[in-house]
Amino acid sequence: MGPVSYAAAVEVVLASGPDRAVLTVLADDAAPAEPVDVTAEQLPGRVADLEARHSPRWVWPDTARVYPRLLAAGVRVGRCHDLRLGRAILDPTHAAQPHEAAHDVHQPTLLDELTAQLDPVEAVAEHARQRTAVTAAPEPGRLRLLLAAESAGALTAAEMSHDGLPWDRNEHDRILTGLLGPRPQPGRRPAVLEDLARQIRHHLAAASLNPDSPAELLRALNAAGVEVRTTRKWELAQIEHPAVAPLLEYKKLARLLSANGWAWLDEWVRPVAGEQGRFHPEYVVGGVVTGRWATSGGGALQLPKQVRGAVVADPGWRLVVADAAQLEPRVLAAMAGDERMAEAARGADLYQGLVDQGIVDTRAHAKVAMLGALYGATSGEAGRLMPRLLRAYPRATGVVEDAARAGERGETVRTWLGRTSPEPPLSWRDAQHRASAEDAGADEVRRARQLVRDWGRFTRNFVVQGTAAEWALCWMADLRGRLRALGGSGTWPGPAGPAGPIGPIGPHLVFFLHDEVVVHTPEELADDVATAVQEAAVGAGRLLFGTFPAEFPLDVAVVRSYAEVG
DNA sequence: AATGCACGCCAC
DNA sequence: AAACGTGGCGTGCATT
Repeated sequence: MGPVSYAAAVEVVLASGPDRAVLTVLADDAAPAEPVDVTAEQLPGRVADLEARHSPRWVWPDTARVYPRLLAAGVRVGRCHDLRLGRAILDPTHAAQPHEAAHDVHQPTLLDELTAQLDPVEAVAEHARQRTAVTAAPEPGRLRLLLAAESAGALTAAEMSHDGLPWDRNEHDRILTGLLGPRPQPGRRPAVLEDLARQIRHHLAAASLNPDSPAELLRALNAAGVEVRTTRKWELAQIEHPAVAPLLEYKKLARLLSANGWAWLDEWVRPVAGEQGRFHPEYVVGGVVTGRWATSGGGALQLPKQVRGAVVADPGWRLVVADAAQLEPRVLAAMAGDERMAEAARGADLYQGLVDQGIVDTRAHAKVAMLGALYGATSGEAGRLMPRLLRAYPRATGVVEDAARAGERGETVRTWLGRTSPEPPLSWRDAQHRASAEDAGADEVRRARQLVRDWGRFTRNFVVQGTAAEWALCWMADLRGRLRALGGSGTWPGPAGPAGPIGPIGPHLVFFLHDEVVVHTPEELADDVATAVQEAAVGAGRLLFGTFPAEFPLDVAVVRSYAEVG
């Protein structure tokens, strides 16, 4: 078989045959070309060749299964359409779960993993079905953008997982040792924790107390006359007792040790060279109902501020850290077309803007009120302040109030680009049904009302959190393109290379968390990267909201260590 | 010994 | 100060 050559190729469907990968080239205004079989060994080279000559959109069943293999072979692509993610958005109730094929009875072969076991004819047909579904949708343009952004996210996620977050293992050890004392033998408490435990036992007169056991701790506290119902830190913090201070300190440090201690470092940070390592979380694109990413492995969704000092750029490199300021309220103003709230958001600090418009008296109140509106607060300070927003910004708050009412009725809601919220579970409908029966008990009625309010808060937040996730996807996709233009698509020699860190030779994304990105870049390009991050944010705002005057300011920092931020 | 759940805390 | 959305995950403890 000679090299594939199609002047007008725009899309290549990658699927699996009986013992081969199958490439089907779809050219503009032409029937699908004859499928081309390639072996697993040939595939990366063939993909690289087509990518270099045609920059096609790769259409494949599951980026999370296909792309890591290509990345391992040193091959990167510009764009793709992920059929699994596309199906999940277009048909949420019938979407396949990720990695479904992994549960097949037979052992997956390398080719299975490369192509996720979707027959080429079926893959082409599914692709056509998805295109048709988009065209028939009420807002095809928005949906097309969402699918493109989701797939770009899938590429970015795989690349970030592959490249890893730069991690200084010695610095992490210094942080731990400074707070906990030297690394103890396995199964032993570090010295500082042991000392705190001794103090706690002394003050509670409980000689054998294990402070790690909530049940024992609660009993010991009550026996010592401390009237708490739980051992949560906020409840303990209100108590005046000599045991409280060491106990709170113990909880903080015990958490650090168990979540991001030496065991975590051993398990999750892969050594690269010298002190340098890489943390390789797995991002799960679309893993959250709202469209946010989830992660699995190493707790990447919750890297505590305490250990961020261990995130350190390689020598001669920098981290460009950027986060979108008050993203969700800004997204709400834009999707609602609320000019007055957008005006309050004109400056760098939206919350101060609310104060300046006379809605609330302090920035802290503005934040509490706004988050209360987004989350559906009903009590406390947030519940008291939120009505002011209803009066001041009826359009913006109307969007979340309407979403809440729809959820309370058991209806689905949609994000700006068209991601649909899930249906309430059957148990929810059952509860409503039972509560409306004539012989319904008071408990049943109360419980059903509770469930109604809960689901309303979910759909309320869904529209904003989901649209913010869409903005972030577009931001990242735009940024990825700009970084590639700055030289981020080449890689070091690879695993077989003689020395030096393995990874992209130019600026590349290394971390993403809802409204924040980190780029690892050669020092001399850091300013260009900072500019690219800003331009990408402007681009994302335009993509989603066109000419509506919404601003999405960023906090951007060029640093050696993640701890220098915030 | 393996599994599932509740708790509690971290992140945005 | 606590209740007000989305998650991951380690630990203790009960169940199987």
